[in-house]
Amino acid sequence: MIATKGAAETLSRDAVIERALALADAEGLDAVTIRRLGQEFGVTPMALYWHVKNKEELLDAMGDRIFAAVELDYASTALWDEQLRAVVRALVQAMRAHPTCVELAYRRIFGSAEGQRLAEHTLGLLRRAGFTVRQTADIASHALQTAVMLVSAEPGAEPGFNEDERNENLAVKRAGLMALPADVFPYIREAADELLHCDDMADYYEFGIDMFVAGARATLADTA
Amino acid sequence: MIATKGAAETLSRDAVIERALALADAEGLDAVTIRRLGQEFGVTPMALYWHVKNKEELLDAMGDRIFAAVELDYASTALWDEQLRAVVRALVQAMRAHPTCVELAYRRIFGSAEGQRLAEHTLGLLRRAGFTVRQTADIASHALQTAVMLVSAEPGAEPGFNEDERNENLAVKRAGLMALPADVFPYIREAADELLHCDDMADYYEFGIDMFVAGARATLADTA
DNA sequence: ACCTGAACACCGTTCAAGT
DNA sequence: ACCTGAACACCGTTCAAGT
Repeated sequence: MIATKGAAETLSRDAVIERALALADAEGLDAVTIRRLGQEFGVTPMALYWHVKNKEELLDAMGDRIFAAVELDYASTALWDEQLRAVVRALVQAMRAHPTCVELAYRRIFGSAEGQRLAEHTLGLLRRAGFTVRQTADIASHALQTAVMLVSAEPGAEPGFNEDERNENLAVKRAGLMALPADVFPYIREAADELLHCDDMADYYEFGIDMFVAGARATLADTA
Repeated sequence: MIATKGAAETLSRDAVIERALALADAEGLDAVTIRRLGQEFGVTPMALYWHVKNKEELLDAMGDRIFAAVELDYASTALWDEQLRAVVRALVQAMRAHPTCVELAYRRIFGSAEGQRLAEHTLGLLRRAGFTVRQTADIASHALQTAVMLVSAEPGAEPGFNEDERNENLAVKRAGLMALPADVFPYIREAADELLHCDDMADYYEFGIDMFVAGARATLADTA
């Protein structure tokens, strides 16, 4: 049972979605079950079906919430590559709030209102930059996928563990890599720490986003 | 029940893993359950536990299989960017054989023998190209993630559906996009076909890989 | 060495019934 | 309008028992 903040919440569609997100954050997406959510609200599992059609619809709604939190200056007049960078930054920022749920968001771009708005904006800025329709579709998809992959690959932060357990987990992985023979795997051993850990998350994300935008810029240069 | 090719296979660790991959290809990863695999072999679910420790170990073994199929010229003397391209190409090729299982492979790089070999190779070529250890770790991770995202985002090819159902599915999605108001969503409507479908898969993958490598190249140029 | 039967603690979901 | 009870068809896994 997740820490109940304040009084026992009353059941409602919004409350269910919010609790589901909190549960995913705390214990992983697998912990989000209809029966468990019933427990959280002190109610029969079947009670949830009044507020939510079924589990799939609940997961979709969770994905929509993530897009709804995207904050982007749609009126920006910056150059196209700066605008593309801003799109990925905004996606990453929204997804980091619920890292275990990125895959849910991924499939809801065209299904959610905010996702549609974001997609339209991104496709537009790419088309006006001079990309073909085909390139535009691919790059826009890659932008979303890049955000998904950066967040879901974020080293550490596995749910369902406290900090001690996470450190223990990391130490085990590190030991596993360092146990490899030094003559055959010098590079893995050299990079072990950097592969498993990252002490500046801001740098991690900026580096990933920079590389993506640089790739897009190079593609445009090659085409023109 | 998946089409039983030839006689009823005898139970063995290898047979279980292979059947699990075939099942995932045909009906998705969710269809892979211990009980279902028991059915496939005409055997009690518990019989599988003799050949496989538990479900997690089975999933890990499936991931290892994917890496084991990676074909790469480890002795290549090409320039670093061409070698990096070859790494992603090889990963994509191996993963396309079992597209629903890419996430299983993803977490097995450092756990499987072939994954370790591939990681060492990739880290080495990046280090010798002049990247820092931090950059090397990030770019190598991105290489794997790029392959994962290209394959898992491959338009169409959702399992558990025959071709008619997939076309129907596509038509529904297309109709959904074309139903958006033309004045607010001109770019989504323009790109609808390209967003949902791709008639040249080779181009799709080459474009994605090119963009990734171009990003890495630009990063090195900026650093130097 | 390899497989089975029974059992346990879980899932999502339906449907009639209660208030 | 909103919730419950009972039931169904699923999961993964353990453990003693069979051959």
